[in-house]
Amino acid sequence: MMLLQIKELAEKTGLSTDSIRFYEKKNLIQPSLRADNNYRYYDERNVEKVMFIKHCRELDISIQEIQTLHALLEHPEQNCHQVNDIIDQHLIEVKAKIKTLQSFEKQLKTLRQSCQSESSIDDGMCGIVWLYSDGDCHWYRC
Amino acid sequence: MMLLQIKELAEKTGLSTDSIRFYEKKNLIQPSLRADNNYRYYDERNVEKVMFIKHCRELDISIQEIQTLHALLEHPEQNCHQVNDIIDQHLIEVKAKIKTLQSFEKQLKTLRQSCQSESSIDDGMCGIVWLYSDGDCHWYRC
DNA sequence: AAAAAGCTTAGAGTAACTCCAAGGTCAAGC
DNA sequence: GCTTGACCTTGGAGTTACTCTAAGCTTTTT
Repeated sequence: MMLLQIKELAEKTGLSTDSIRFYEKKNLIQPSLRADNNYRYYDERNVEKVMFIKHCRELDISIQEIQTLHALLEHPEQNCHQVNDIIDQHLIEVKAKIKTLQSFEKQLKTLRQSCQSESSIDDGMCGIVWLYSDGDCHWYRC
Repeated sequence: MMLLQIKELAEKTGLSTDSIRFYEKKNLIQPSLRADNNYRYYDERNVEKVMFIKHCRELDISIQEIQTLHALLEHPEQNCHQVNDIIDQHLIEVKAKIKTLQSFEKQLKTLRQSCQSESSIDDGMCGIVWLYSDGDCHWYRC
């Protein structure tokens, strides 16, 4: 079985070596071997585990949640309830974030429209002042 | 003119006193008066400035960007170009974030569906394993 | 006068890394 | 055999935008 050094694992998974060491510090992964030279060596299962972590992080699942997931996965006799709870909770958060961002987008677009390049900040046409309060046009006096 | 103490300003703007002091440390606001007792006192313009910062932050505009905006607003003779650049850049980022989150949402929903409460983690029905690779079903062996 | 509420500062803690320094190890080339 | 360069190790500091705590003033209320 081929063992990988940390840089190879990093290249294979698309993470940085720093991230991998960081995840180790957080007890998410352990290299399958620590050689006499103190180098970390990783096997196929390590690759999968790192990919698992990477996917979770890409889904914005926190390290703590991943720790919980790992703990759950170590008790496979349990049903998926708790796993679902984590995912459900996460879905709620993601949905809320999307809503907030869509609102941001709308506001920024309004702001952008009212701030035309042709106008200057002090001629009363610059929309940046709009930020002062929600809706009311409150001009920023420079 | 009524001057506010920091807690009153915090209540009026919906921020914490810590945040206000933090923004001061970042040179975004200065109280209009520092009394002999070393207390901070704020006037109406301070309230507006804090609301400005708050709105920017709600739009996820970073403190550094706000500093830039402030610098621009102090040179009102310039046109809105640079202000627009900041907003445009921000719009791009927000749009990208929305896309990412929508993808998260979709993936989490898939995950959620495949992980039914009735199944248990080790019966091969739990979708958490799905996280291992994009698309391929790679089961997590506990 | 004493207690409660508010103010001050500096410094530590948070998440999830990233970057750096100082030093050890290893493979290749001369 | 030795040097060079690429890799590895650790610990610790830096990042963002705060939040929290401690220790000690000041002011207000009882």
